[in-house]
Amino acid sequence: MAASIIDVAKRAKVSTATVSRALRGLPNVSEVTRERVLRAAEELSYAISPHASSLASGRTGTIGVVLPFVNRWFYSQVLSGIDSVLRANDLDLLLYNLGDARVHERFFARMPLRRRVDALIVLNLPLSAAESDALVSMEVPVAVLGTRVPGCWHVSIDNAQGATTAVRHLINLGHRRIGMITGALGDPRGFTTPIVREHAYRSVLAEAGIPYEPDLEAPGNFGIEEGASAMARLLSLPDPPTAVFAESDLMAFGALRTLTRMGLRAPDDVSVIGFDDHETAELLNLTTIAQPVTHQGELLARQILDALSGASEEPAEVVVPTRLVVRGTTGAARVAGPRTSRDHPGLPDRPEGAGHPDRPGHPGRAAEPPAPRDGTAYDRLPDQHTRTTAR
Amino acid sequence: MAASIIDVAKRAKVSTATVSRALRGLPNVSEVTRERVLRAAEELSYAISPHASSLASGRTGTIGVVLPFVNRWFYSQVLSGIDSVLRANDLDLLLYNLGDARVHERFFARMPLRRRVDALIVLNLPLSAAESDALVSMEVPVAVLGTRVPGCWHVSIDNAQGATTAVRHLINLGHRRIGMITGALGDPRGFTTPIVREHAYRSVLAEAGIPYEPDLEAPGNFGIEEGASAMARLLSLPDPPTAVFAESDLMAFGALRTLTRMGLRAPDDVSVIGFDDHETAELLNLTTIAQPVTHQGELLARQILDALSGASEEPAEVVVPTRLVVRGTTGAARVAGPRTSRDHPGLPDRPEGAGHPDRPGHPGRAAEPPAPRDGTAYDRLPDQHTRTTAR
DNA sequence: GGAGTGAGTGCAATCGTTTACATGAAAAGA
DNA sequence: TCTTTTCATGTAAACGATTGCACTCACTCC
Repeated sequence: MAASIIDVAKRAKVSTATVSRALRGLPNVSEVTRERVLRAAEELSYAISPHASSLASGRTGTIGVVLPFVNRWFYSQVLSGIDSVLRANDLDLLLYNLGDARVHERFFARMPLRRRVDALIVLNLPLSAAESDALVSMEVPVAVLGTRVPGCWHVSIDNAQGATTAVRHLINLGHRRIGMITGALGDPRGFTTPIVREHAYRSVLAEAGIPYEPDLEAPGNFGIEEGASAMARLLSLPDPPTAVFAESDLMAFGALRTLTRMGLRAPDDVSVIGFDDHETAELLNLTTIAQPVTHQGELLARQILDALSGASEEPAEVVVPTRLVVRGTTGAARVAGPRTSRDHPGLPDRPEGAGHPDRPGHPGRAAEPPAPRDGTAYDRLPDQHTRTTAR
Repeated sequence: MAASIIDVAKRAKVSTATVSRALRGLPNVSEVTRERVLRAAEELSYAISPHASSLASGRTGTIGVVLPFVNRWFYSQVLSGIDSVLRANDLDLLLYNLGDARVHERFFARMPLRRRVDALIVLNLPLSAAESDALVSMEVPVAVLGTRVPGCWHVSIDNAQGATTAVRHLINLGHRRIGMITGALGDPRGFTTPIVREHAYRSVLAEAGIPYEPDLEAPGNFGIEEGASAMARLLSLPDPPTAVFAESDLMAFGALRTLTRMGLRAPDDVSVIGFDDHETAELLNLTTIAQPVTHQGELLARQILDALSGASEEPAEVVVPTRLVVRGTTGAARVAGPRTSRDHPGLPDRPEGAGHPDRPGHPGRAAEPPAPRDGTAYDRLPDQHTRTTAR
């Protein structure tokens, strides 16, 4: 049916070995022969059989990407970063979306990517020791986002620092009762990110001399709905928090929705800070901890490129910084009770009912008004902002 | 290194042919032999070489998915639907993210998926005739979302109907000056969806006896920022629209942001309706045209399954319905000028400054309050809601 | 008892490349 | 002129499965 390398060889009157060399641009082929082969291949509209090639060479030209949820903003963003780098280097991307726990188990039980990919990129998966072993036993380079796995390349943000910054921000605004909407803490698979962030939350409280109250932590599982319920739960406490740290923007969105539905406002009644700098965070004017999402994907792919080219022997680790983006949902704490004046000195009192603080007083202006007060949201961090540790 | 089928054959004291048959569950292998082979494979922790298998059998067990932007909500959602079905059928998913026009061209010039996949799923790509031909010339089943391509399987929503419903909704609320924020109309690649929707917009206006004004159309390119700018442009017209149809929720979000920043409100000053029912649409209380996104992905994957199994000869076409979801950003039109009372009879006047219409009057209530008035947002349509056309 | 049936198995060709090694010719060095 | 290098090319053995065909039994049926 389709032309094979033999047909090309015949047409160019050379051996298949020469065709193979010519087509792959290997050095020892004379210019005139190469031309002839190229033309023959063109005329037959020849396309190489990737499988035969892989079988013979042992290389697949394919990178496996394993992640828990393609349809979540964060992962699709990272995926996009990975893709751009792989695509530029002519590598294919085989996607493994783990979804629920059953698929996860099946994946590690059968290792369907074995012999199928040249390298693996694993995003934010909770890995048991056995599972980590299974990964390295594939004997291909593995780059992991979020979790640290011995023998694997590694990219992550400094979760402890990010969470610390978030909680300190609230404390500096005068808040003392600070709630936290946590991620999948209870997940039997044990994602590590929520654990680290929760730990940072406690540490900062302790450091500030604020007693820890378990009731001020509500589980949110990273979704809007769960974030909304978590906020409802926090607000139903006898002594509700005046500020809340949600460890994802989506949960913060849910929290804001609950506030709105209860007739409360951020930051007048409750301050809310998120994590991620989701694409709609600016829209909702949410104060948050930004992380360079796409960039992390690019870094992972570059690590794999390095590993594949043998450029660097030992797996490296890269930690990218987070950044506090102050928008309109966090504000100074008030002394007590809702709707009274604030006690925090040095901050001007905002008139009641002024609505969103970023709404300028020029209704009807034609051009789009300037952006609200806002930390710069970066798309991509320059490389000197990343810290590389050889190990 | 890794065990091959020969090792297994030796250990089980059978031929490689029998191993192959036993492992794949083919019928004519005796139970006792099968057991022996399975045990041998287990003991050697044998894993089949997918490339050798593909080379010999001609099947790859891999489906290619080609889409323009993985990192956009819509596509990642569809992708997730595709993945769930493929995964359940043990098919791998090879992802091709086209991104910019350069990658797009390269893809069609080199057809890197040729011989690499058993079937192709193409999402919402603008295809020239030559490109459609290139797809079918791969001689594998192709399922296309959005665009209709001769000889290919097809899933889409009824864009004309969706857009018609949206514009009629605004007209029925009494609006006469209705703007539209369009998608990538100017894109040289020529996405068809925006064209169809824009056409529907004009038709409905004509039908209602409203003259068409080119200035009331502003290009938005499907992004939040562009949506925001488009809204700014519309509001800078001498006679701005009282209602706006944005053909994606993201653009509607941008539009809402511009309104807020200009001190205006939806629906009091301008009604806004979106398209998609994005995950944050409910959060922002956006009236929109909902489409079953994940479900479309599942349908595409099922079509491919049918095609592969030979269950149905001719490619089928499925059109899934859209649905108007009324939330809080559309309301009755007023006679003239902002901030005056409304002339639309039968609708109660809403007190000035009441804010979001879904905020109940029970601040401080402990449990989460009920959802706002809202058309049911479906996750998945039952099959009888879909219409199949054999061709 | 011979022919026919059918299940279980093995043989060996095949899929389409890559690549170690061999070959031969031309260029370089002595 | 006779080696020695270098360069371009060909030969053929992998790579690791699948599968059409032939074969061997053990049955069943006349």
